[in-house]
Amino acid sequence: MSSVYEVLAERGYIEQATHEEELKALLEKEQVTFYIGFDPTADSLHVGHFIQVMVMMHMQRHGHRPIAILGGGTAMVGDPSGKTDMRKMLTKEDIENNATSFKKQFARFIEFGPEKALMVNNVDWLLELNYVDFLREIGRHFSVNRMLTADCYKSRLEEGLTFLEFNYMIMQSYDFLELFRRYDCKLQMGGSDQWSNILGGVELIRRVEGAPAFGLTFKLLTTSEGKKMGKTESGAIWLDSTKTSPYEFYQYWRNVDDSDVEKCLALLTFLPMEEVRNLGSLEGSEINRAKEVLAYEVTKLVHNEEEANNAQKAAQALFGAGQEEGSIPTTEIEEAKLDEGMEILALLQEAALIPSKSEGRRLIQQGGIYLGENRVDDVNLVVKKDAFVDGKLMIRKGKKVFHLIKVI
RNA sequence: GGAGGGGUUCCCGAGUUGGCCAAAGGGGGCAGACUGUAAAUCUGUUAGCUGCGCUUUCACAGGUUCGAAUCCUGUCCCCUCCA
Repeated sequence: MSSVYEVLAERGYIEQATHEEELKALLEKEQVTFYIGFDPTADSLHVGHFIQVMVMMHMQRHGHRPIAILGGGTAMVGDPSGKTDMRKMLTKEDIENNATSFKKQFARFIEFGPEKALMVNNVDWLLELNYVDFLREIGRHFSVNRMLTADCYKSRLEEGLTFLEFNYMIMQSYDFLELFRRYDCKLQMGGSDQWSNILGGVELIRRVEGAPAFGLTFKLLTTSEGKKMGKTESGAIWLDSTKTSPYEFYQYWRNVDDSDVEKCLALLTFLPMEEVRNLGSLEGSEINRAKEVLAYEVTKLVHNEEEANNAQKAAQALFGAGQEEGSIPTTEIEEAKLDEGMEILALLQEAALIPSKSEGRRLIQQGGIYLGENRVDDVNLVVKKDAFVDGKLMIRKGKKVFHLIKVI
């Protein structure tokens, strides 16, 4: 089996590594315990986290031991890296709830167990730190001069950076040291925006313990234009199916830019690279096939095979010629509501297709709403029961957003 | 603590001789055309509502005025320089 490092490099995860040759050798020679930190700042992981989870899975498959750190302690401070604004402070309760959700999600991807993988929360050691002791033991190893030159603080030095956030790097560095001491964790990985924070830990361990420690960052998931992926107008793409339905999730990947397909296949699926390259090299409309594979595979990984099938069927039915089936987003309406007829705007709102009636008017005026195959041209249209076939009505918004209304 | 600058609609950023400002311009989003459920391009649109009109917006709370994002007072926050 080829080494993980090569696999990760070939698939395009790796951005930067400390002591590259040494690290490569280490990964081939022994089981390495490594960690990636996740700050529980939301109640679900999103696609950006998923890349990191993929890396953990690759590492685990190659026999290494991942530690997923829930940043319950660090989330109390907030990472300023690359942010222009200060994060709003989360309450302790929120952070705990979020951490619980994260835990459940991790368990779907990584096999935990003393020798397999660990999940720990850094509140366990961060909260009980004594300020003065901490400064004397750890703080003395950090040069403010150096910290200020770190890239991640750049924008914040113009906008304003509080001492609270400035400490984030030190806390994260300390995490690494703590994990090194407790679990012999020698490697920290993270998104490329974490480079400075990771370096801090690597240097701290080398200085305090006189032992080798390593850092490795991977590319952030960005589009070919450098924009962050995994975001839509309605927010992030979540891994939680109640926040982003498997159908929506599938559609997101089905619609990536041509130029991003190969990258996504490499980073977000376990398909052999040969196949990834083949799919990625398809030209013209052929590349739609690659997008289908991408969407299917990622949905299967994140949700499950059944959801992936349902989403795929739904998409093929809606965009192709098939029979309606699979998991099309659906809203149920009580029959009684339709006796009098329902205003189209109210109906759209009920289905959450529009955030406001003004938006709905605009859409209709611009010809963006269809009932079945018919474009709606009257803002005041009243939808009655006769618009439904077998108790169902397909509403389409624009070209790609389908929503089924069912009468109950 | 002192001096100066600033907080504008999703974001950036105009606007401060008071009315013509729901607020220029750009970005982003949405829709239309063209397509391959792509990109690029072009067009329209982008506070809410019981839409020909009304209501709430320009950090917050008051005030002056027929009328304020624009003037005054106080409060909060940010930046720069000084201590």
